Amino acid sequence: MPLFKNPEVFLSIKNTQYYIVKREFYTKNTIDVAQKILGMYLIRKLGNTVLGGQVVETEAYLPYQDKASHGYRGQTLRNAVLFGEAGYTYVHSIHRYHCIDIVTEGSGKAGSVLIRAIKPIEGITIMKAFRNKNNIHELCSGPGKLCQALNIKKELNGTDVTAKNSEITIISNNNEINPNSIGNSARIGISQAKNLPLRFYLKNSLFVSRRS
DNA sequence: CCCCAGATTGTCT
DNA sequence: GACAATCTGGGGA
Repeated sequence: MPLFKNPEVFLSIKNTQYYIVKREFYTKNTIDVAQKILGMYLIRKLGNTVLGGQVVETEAYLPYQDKASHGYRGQTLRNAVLFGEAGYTYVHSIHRYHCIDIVTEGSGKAGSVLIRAIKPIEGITIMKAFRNKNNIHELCSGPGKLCQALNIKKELNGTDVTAKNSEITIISNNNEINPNSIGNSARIGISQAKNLPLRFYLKNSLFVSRRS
């Protein structure tokens, strides 16, 4: 049975076990957000259909001192949303793909959490079509892959994930992940600050971008 | 304008 | 594990 049969169920805050995560959650320490968002659900509304899955892998990009952060050299046209309020998407392109972050901390600090992988749950058939792949483990096991599976492009940069009518939201059922089941490593694919242990993932998940 | 690096992925060895 | 494909934003001239 689908977890999210009717979009309005989880988009209505008051009467469901799943609720849209509030802005307050994101307006905090980026490393905490990167860990606590694990186990929550990234939801993409596409007309009447719903795509989404459980967040199983993230990376923290820190304010001020993080040379790997896109905000490190200051605000530009591309990264402007990073310098705004928390709880908005930062969608950017890299090579042929896109990546999606959620802005954290306070305005002007440019903290964010990169969503690196989700476990596909809803709209799997459609995600397979967007990805042109049939193997469920190849759908969302990487930042570029999941954006392709969810049809997330730069037009969705700056989306408020805390607003119920947004095309991208994050919902939770309040089940906290046991800290013991969270793995930690250096971030992947960067050339600066490559030793900082700012990648977080669910140890037992088969849907992360890399299994070690 | 031109140049180039980059938070990637798919394919091949 | 290595590497090509591919493209956009930003910095320098």
